[in-house]
Order: sequence, then C-alpha cells, then structure tokens
Amino acid sequence: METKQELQQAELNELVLPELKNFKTTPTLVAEALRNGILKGVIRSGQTLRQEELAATFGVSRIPVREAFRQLEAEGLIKIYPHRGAVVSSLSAFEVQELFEIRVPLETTALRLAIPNMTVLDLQKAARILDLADREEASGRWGELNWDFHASLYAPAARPRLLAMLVNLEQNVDRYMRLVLTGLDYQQHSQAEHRELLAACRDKDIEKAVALLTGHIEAAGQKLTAYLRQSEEPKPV
Amino acid sequence: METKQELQQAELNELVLPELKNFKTTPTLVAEALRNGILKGVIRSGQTLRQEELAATFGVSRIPVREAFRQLEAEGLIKIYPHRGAVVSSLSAFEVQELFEIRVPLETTALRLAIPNMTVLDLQKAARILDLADREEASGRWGELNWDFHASLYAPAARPRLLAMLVNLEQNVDRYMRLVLTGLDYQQHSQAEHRELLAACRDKDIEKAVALLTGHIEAAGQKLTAYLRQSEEPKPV
DNA sequence: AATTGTAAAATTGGATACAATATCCATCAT
DNA sequence: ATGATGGATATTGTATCCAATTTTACAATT
Repeated sequence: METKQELQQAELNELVLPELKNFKTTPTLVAEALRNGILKGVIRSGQTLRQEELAATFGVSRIPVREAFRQLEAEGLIKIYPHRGAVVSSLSAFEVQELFEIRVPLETTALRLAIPNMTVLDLQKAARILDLADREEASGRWGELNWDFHASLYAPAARPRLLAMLVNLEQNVDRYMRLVLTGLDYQQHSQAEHRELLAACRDKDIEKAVALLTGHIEAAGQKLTAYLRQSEEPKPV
Repeated sequence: METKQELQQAELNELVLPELKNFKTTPTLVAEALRNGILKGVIRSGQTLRQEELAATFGVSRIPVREAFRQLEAEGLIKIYPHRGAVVSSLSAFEVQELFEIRVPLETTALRLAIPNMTVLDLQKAARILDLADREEASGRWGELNWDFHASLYAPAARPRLLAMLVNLEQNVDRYMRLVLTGLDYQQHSQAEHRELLAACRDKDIEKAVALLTGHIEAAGQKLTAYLRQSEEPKPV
C-alpha cells in the first residue's frame, strides 16, 4: 500500500518538476527573443545591445534584460564589456575552426550512442526531414532543416546534456554558416552526404557512419573557415 | 627627481589596484563566490539559495545576486525554479555518467592537439604537479592538483574554448568526485596512471596517450557512478 | 482526527527612480 | 594637428515599491 503511494509520488514529482521549469519568466523570454534575433541575423555580429533600448522595445525594465544578457553570455552568443555594453560576439576564422574541432568528437560520440537505439520510426523521421530539405533549397529554412536532420540522428542517444551542448555549438556557428549555405552546389553535395550517412545508420554500420559524419562536419568547417579567412584578409590600411 | 617619480608610480599603483578589482563587476564577484562555495562543498547539493540572505551576506542588493544566479544556471551548477528559488543542482548517477561520456572524447581531443605542441617546459611543469600531488595525498588539495595535471596536459593545445568546456565539465562532477577521491588507494592508482600518461606524452605517442587517458577517465567515471548508484539505492522513507 | 478551505506571511519577480561610475566625444588651448 | 579637459551619454548598482506566487498557519467542515 504505502510503497505504491510512494511510487506514485515519485512519478508525479518527476512529471511536475520539468513542468515547473516551463513556467517561463521574463528574463527567459527576453533571452529567447534576443537569441532568435541573433540566430536569424536580425541582430548582426558586433552590434552593441543597449539595455534601455531593448527594455523599451520589449516593454520591460532593464533588470530582466540584464539577466538575459548573463545567460546569453554564458552561451557564448554575446560578450559583456563592463561599463561599455554587450556586443554580439563575432568569431574569427580560428575560433570557428575550434568550434568545428569540438563538434567532430562530440557529434560522433552522440551518433555512436544513438545508432544502436535507432528505431525504424527514427530513421523514417530523418528521411522525411531530408525530403523536406530538398524542397526548401531556395529558402532560408534549409539551414534549419540541415540541423534538424543532424539532431534527429542524435536524439535516439538519449543524452540530454550532450545534445544541449551540440545545440549550443551549432547556434554559435549557425550565423556564419548561413553565408556558405547560400551556395546551391553545397546544399546538393551536403544532401547527398546526408543520404549516405542515413544509409549507414540504417545498416547499423557505426564505423562507416562515424567516418561519414566526421568528413561531413570537417568539410563544412573547412568551407566556412576558408570563407572567413578570405573575408578577414583585407586588412585595414 | 626619479625617486619622486617612483613614489608617484607607487602611489598610482595603489590607486590602480582597486581599479583592477573593479574590472570585475559585482555580479561576477558574487557568481565567483557562490561557485567557490559550491565547489568546495560549503554550499551543499540540493540546498536552496535565498536571494535576500545572500545579498545580505555579500553586502550587495538582490539584483547582482540574481544575475549571478543566471550565470551559474547556464554553467549547470544551480537550477532556478521560478518563484521558488534557486537550488544547487544535484546530479543523478546517470547524469554523472553522461558527463564522463562527454569528457572522454573532449579530453582526448584536447590531448591529441596538445601533444605535438608540448615543450620540455610543459612536460616538466606537468611532472612537477605530479610530485606535488604525491605530497598532498592527505589534504583536500589532491583533487585540485589532479585537475591541474590534466589541465597542464591540455594547455599546449591552445584551444581556449575547448579548455573552458573541459573546466566546466570538471567543475560539475568535482563535488561528487571528492567523495571517491578520499580513498588513498585510488589516489595512488591514479597517480601511477598519470605517470604512464605523462611518459606517453614525452614519447609523443599520441595513440598510447589517448588510450591511457580514455581508460583513466572511464575508470574514474565507473568508480563514481558505482558509488552514486549505491548511495541512491536507499530510498527516502 | 483527518481533510479541506482560507487567510496571512514569506519569497521571488519586476518596475521605477536615483546615485555613482566609467566611457565617449566634442571642444578648447597649445 | 595634437593632447587635455569637461560635459554628455551609457552602464552599473542600490533602494523602494508593488504584484505574483508559494508556503505556512490556522480555522472550518466532515
């Protein structure tokens, strides 16, 4: 009797706790708005974020804005310079390269853990995303679907913390990646690699899948860093 | 003349010192204090952090405390429950295992990148830390030196972002690791593994070093999760 | 006696106002 | 033109107030 009640209590608690987290407070909402703005390119790299201005546009006071700043800084999206303001962090070619160097071992780890857990449904979902991406080549949504595909492969790993880190890393390079993604040839090449990768997952061939994923991420990194390096070349005076 | 100037310099330096301290803003200082408190075990897992109480003890207002909360939450050290307060996050055995699963690929990546860059000085420094750790077996400082050794191996990689991620991961498991580190047999075993690892680095044998490091981290993870699992067994009345 | 309902206290969330400090920028003298 | 100076601007931090929510305590009902 009592044990049953205790079990129910434990179950309910686990259901309620994440629910409480979902109560979004103003700082969280502001942080989400700013994050979206940064990721969608509405707020550009290097732009300074003025507390009062943002507070006015969001219709809130400065306090939630400042708390949002702290959160975004911890995520690496902005950088707070004391008494000078917060600026959207801009990454150098070297820093982008470092992020890709981190992504390779982390994403392959996620994939390794995921493949044994992949169900037919998981594979179907990933395939559906790829088909969707084919039809969205022109629009800006392709980049989003690109990540959705990757995320759908890692989800079966059931490692929330690892996935959160990957999402964060992706967000940090996403703004820059858009510059490269515009090329249609890259999209088609990437889609082909995705299909190869998905096939390897379907065959449960972990080593092949990992090798493909490694090459895929490294290629994207090379493309992006090359682009950034040439953009950085023209030195002022 | 010169003495006068030197005196002025000294005076100016004394004026500048508090200025340098001001480089860190109050929320950052509060965050550091809380982080230290959590890492050193002064603030225990599950404990709720009351804004007003902390503001009073630090002699500041609630606002910097709240900003510090946001920062620490992003680091994973605390969790903010809206309207209910912030609590020091406690990790389950599964969550600790996930963190170790992440550490392995990341730390080995750092090591791979570091070994080619290691100078004789780097190796000497690492060896010195090991010798120091031998003499600090009893004290609580051993855990600190344990990480210092690892960090000294990764530093030559010159990947600031990667190192920051590793520091954060280490901080998250550190509190729990202390429970295991108390065993003297573990310390001696760990030290032996460290010396093997250092030797491999000295030989620039990347694959051997990576294999040793992988085993070393996985063993620590196994030890800790096993401990936590048995601690979690006894269910609270 | 146990459960339910309600009111009050405590705590957090947020806004406004104000003081202090640092930075930026235009002006001025050399 | 160059560098210093002072004010404008922006950020930081604090205090005070009120709203919202949670928790606690107490009363009421069954």
